[in-house]
Formats: sequence, structure tokens, C-alpha cells
Amino acid sequence: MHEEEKISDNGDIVDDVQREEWMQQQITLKSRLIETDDISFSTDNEFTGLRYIGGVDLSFVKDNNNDAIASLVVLTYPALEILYTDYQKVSLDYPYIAGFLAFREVAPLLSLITSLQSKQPSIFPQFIIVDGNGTLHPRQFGLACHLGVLADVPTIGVGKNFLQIDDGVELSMPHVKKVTKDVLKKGGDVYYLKGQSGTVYGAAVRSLDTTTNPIFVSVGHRISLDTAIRLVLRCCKYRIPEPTRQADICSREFIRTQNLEKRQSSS
DNA sequence: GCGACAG
DNA sequence: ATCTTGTCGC
Repeated sequence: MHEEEKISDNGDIVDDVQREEWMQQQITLKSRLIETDDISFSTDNEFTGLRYIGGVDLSFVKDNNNDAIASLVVLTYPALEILYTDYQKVSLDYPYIAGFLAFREVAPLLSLITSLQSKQPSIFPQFIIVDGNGTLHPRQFGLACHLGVLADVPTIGVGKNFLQIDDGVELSMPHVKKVTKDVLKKGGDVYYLKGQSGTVYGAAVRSLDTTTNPIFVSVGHRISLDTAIRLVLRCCKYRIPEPTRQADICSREFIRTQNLEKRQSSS
């Protein structure tokens, strides 16, 4: 019993063949990726014309790796008030594997987006912040890119932890961890994550003066890195930008009420 | 070969 | 991602 496969609770297997196929899909879809501003509002200081911002996230039920709550919220800009929330209980098909997060999470998120599109197109978000990386990825095609391309909507990737990329010591975990603490001294400070090849994958950003740990911002789709960073900073009331923070709160809240119902029905 | 590894 | 209370400080 010696295997290099990852087996999820529902029996699906991810072997080297599957990985290879997924890698090809990422490379193929990447040809459709747009890394420049292709948005319906201005990039001036006020972001004139920007009114609706989306956020997506998944939360998990403890003791169960396959069942999750996917949520989508729409906030107003610049007030950042919640205008719309939707969530869906989903059962995931594949386990989490670094570099292949999209194959686990993209389907339910896409479903929430298309649902909003048909239900209330008038408040459809002008971009969506995704809980996970975009081009800050070994093949420069993380979840935020994947979702952006499939939905054809501008997206920004925001990760809470750094994903190691194989492109020189500059992008090694220890180096980034050190430099990041050294360079990011106040809210709004930015450190570009550039590999030995010269590629800029994304940036470590300090959200606020009051928070030390950076967030990792990268291009998702149809937004340049610098615009993405400016937008994310405008969305930060706390370390995590409001769109994904509210989406996270939304799905956790649902899980909490589910647990309460269980207690009541079993007692 | 061994460890690292978004959520 | 999730398991988890208090606690130190502005």
C-alpha cells in the first residue's frame, strides 16, 4: 500500500495523470487571460463609475472535507455596504492540492455568479475579489484567474498566506517572510514578488498600519496588478478586504445556524 | 530522496 | 481550511 495519489473522502483519486491533465487545462485557459485593465469604471483616484464589488469564499464544515458553503456577496462602493448575499451548500469533487485549488472550488463559485447574473443583472459586480491567488501561482493561473476567465468577469486574487513558487530564492518562503517584515512598514506599503526569471507574480501588501501580516495580491483577470492593489487597499477596513471578509462571514454564519438546528433536533 | 505547499 | 481561551495592548 504505497501510493502517490491523494484520495478524498468520497473516493475520488488524483494521480499524476490527473495532475498532468489539469496542468494542460491551466496552460490552455491561460491563453485567454487578460492582465490589463478591461473594466467598466475609471482608474482615477475616485474610481469614478465603480458602484458594485463582489467577493467569493468557501467555508468548511468541521470534520468533513467534502461539504462546504460557497458564498457570494456584493458590496456598494465607496460605502462598502452589503447589497446582496447568496450562498450554497456544495459537495466538492476533489481534495485540496496546492497549485490546483481551482479544480476543487471553481464550479460552485461559478454557479453563484451565473445565478446572480440571471437574477439581478443590474447589481452584477464590476469586479470580484477571490479568496485565493491569481497569477501568484506556479503556472500563473490560480483560482482567481480560472474563475475570471470562465465567468468572463474582472477578478483579483487575494491570499492570506504565501504560496511558494519555483523561481529563485526571491520567491522562497523564508526570504519573502523576512523581506516582507522588513519592507512593509505602514498600511499601503507594497513589495512586488518578482522571480529570478523577471516575472512579477503579484505583491505582498500591508493592508493597514495596525496589521503586521501582509496579504498577497495578484492579477485575476481583466485587471492590471497596480490597479488591483489600489482597489484592494480601498476595500480594507481590516486586514482582509471587505468583499471576501463578508463572504467568509456569510458562509460561517450559515454553518453556525446549521449546527444550532442539529442541537435542537437531537435534544 | 526530503520537505514545502493558496484553501 | 479547521481545532480553540484567554490575554496583552491601544
